[in-house]
Amino acid sequence: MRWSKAFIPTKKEVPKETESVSHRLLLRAGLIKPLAAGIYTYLPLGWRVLKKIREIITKEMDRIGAQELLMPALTPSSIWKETGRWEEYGDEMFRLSDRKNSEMALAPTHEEIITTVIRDEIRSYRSLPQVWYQIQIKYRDEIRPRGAVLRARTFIMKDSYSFDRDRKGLDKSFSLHEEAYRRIFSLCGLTTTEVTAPIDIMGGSESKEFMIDSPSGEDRITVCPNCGLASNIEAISTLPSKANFKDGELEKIHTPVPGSVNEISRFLGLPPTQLMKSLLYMKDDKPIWIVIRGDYEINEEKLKREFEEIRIASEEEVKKLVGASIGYVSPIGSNYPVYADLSIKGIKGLVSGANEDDYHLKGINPERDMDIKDFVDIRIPEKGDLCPECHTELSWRNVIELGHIFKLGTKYSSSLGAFYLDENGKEKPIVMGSYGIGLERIMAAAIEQSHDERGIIWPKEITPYHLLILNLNASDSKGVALAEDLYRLLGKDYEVLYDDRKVRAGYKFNDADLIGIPLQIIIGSKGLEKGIIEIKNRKTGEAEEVPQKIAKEVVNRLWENL
RNA sequence: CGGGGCGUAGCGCAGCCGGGUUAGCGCGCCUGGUUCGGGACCAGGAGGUCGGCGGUUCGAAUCCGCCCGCCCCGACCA
Repeated sequence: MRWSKAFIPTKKEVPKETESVSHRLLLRAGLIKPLAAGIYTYLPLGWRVLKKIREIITKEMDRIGAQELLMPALTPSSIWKETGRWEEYGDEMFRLSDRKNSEMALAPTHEEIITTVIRDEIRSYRSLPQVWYQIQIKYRDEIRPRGAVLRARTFIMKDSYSFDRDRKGLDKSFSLHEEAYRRIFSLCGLTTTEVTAPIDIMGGSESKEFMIDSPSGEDRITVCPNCGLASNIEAISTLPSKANFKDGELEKIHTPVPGSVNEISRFLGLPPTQLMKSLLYMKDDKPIWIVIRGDYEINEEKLKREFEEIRIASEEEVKKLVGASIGYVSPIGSNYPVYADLSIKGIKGLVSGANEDDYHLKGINPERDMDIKDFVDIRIPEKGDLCPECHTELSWRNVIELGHIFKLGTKYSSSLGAFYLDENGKEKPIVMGSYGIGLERIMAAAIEQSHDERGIIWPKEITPYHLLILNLNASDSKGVALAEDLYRLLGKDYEVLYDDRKVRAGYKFNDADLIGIPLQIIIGSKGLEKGIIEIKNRKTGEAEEVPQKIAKEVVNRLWENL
């Protein structure tokens, strides 16, 4: 491709508030163009990258015996109502109606649709297993799109679905996908971390995410430096960091400051860890106590999972039921049931409210002083927490989720009636798995992982072009002749972008570094006289001076070694 | 949904507080010339419903109200 004819709208400036590296570089290098919040056009250069990623994925999916198909993005509401996700998905589903006023949705995912395909067509154990996949645009009305394509409202997803006779079959399909995903990300030039993941709206049992480190990532994972246990923080029950205080007698102390953990801890000169937060909740309209160590916060989701219908008591309720203000209360001397977070277990010498305004109790020994009904895990993990397996302090990383694989089980096959007949003529629900990869996220992650202050440095596997020929002086006829020759010669084996524009050298160098083609072939008048060209490695910045005649051999060698 | 920022030429921004000629600047674009190995320079030129609607006023980019859109943080969610 000649740059003079190509549409590559590079930019010197992008809005200053675009934060993430990939967001800025995707815009500056002319890979994407925003249409609306979270909706992007993929410009020619960006689309070339996505097509490369698509090819890699297709090849690896085919390798594990998956078959490609394509389902419609426009779907009737009836099918979502059968599984309950018409309601469950909420505002995140784009909804519309057709001319007859039938409700429709733009599919955010395709479990329902694919399950109807198999339920109508496959009735025998002899036809299983099956693995089907598609690469297609998904529609999700995200609460807050961000980081350009990192969380978009329309995005390209490879989604595959496995159909097996039993759990054992599912395990096989799942591990085939694990293998395929490992190969895909590695073939895209990326280093991923595999973590256990939460289950949430997809349903099912086991799930695993493929993550890549990035400060722009929205997800956080913990990795144990000792035993290697890796998990999304939403899917792990960590152990609280260690705390040990001197046991003592209960004693009332005057604390004439606001009753927040920070204020009390500063006033008493004690670490927040030594405080016990006492919170009054209403479960089924009856008060219960929840206590947690002062340096932790409650995870409302976990709380709901543990107690179902529960809400925090209002200020007035606390005053009425306990006789003191929020911040000065505790279960000690109160008869309501007490549930303690695991962070409270085994520690003594704590401080909490005295159930009297402006007073606290010190020397609290929870297991001595309170009638604890149960210990529960309801806190948000914090840095410093320990590995539940080997008790080592976990390390925390910010990551981008690139892929997610689920063992769904029979949730969708049962509710949609996808059954098969086994060897004994007995009807059984098909056991399913579902597996997804975000293509744009791979593109963005590659940029996040590989760039410098001058621009993108593409991994060779997904670079939009292999080689960039820079003819520095487009009006020097000797240089043009040489560039044209090389363009033809190298074009036989490589995808070549040829910068033939009549602009100054500096301009070309800057654009070249910005769009990040891994090898730059530089033709300038200086070298022409000596019969040499330069071949520069974008990543290392090293330039090799090469006699024109052996240019191709050197390119071959450098390309191999990239 | 809460908090913050923003919306003025294709892109990036100033002007707005204290309303008043023809709304500026940089980049980009067009024409001509000089330059030519890391985003050149000179001269000339094209390009604007100042996000929208309404109000105040002799007069609104500027003040007031409502709405729309974009970015960032959080909540939320995959």
